[in-house]
Amino acid sequence: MTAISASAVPAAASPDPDGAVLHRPVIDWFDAHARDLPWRRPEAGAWGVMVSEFMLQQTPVNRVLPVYEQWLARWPRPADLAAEPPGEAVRAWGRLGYPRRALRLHGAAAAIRERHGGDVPRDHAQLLALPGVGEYTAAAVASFAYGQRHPVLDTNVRRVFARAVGGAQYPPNATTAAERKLARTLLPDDEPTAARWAAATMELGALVCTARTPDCARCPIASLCAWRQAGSPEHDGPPRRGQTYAGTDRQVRGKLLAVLRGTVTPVPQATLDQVWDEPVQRARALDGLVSDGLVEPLSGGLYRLPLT
DNA sequence: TAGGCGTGGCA
DNA sequence: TTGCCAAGCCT
Repeated sequence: MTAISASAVPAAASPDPDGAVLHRPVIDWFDAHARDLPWRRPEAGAWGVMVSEFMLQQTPVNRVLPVYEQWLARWPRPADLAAEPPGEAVRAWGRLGYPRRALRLHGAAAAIRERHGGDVPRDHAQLLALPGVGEYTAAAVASFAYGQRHPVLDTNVRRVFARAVGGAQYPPNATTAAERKLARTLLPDDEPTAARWAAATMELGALVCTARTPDCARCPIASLCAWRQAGSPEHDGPPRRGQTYAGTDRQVRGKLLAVLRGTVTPVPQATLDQVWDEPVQRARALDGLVSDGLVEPLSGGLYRLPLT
């Protein structure tokens, strides 16, 4: 079996320059093994897809599921969310993490109401212009909700391509132009197949071609995988970027916001002071939350989630 | 572009 | 136990 080459060989020299040999096995595998997730059901609609994409940014599926259901039940349309204060979005976000996403989702809902008549736009550029929507999310909504043909490059897809095509255990830390070019090259020509391919490659990365212990025995393209053919070499070079957390401002921000999420009553400074004993860092974290719009300072040293 | 930004499960 | 990791975005 021949590996799919990512190198810049002339098309005539490559047996499968567009990777078409990968499409059928990956999509067939997806048809047989895809998870039944609520945002994949037809009734989810574009808004359901968009909400799920915001929540799934850096947060695992299992933690998203209950919050997603509550969110859609409470705010079934963008205008429903836009009608409430941003602080309610932050409160409903719960412990999903990165609460700025809640603020941005609220802002996206407001923009959808104002600029798009309350309907999630279909156009990639219009999606990209919404707060909190980057290259990945715009492509994902356009592809999953509207069946369009866009390269969808998330961490799962990048890992699948790095292994199957690039022969490496992991993709680069930051997405490269070469990865974008490869994703465009591998994208099936017709819209419905391209949309299927996007979902299928993501699912393959999430369920089989996982970061730590890939289950190659269940992989539909194991025989084509460049990384396997190279003997599954371990990652070498600089260490992959890790994230520290304990003792950082992020941890303090999380504790402060948890207090404010727990009550609709404005909270005195003295109460917030109890979550962290180092005053300089504590003040810096609270200032950061205020400047991010996640916390609203009131007169008299009181704080609450933002009403505006 | 490198770093900041939450949270919790798992090996 | 302690890193590593999870459907990124923004500055």
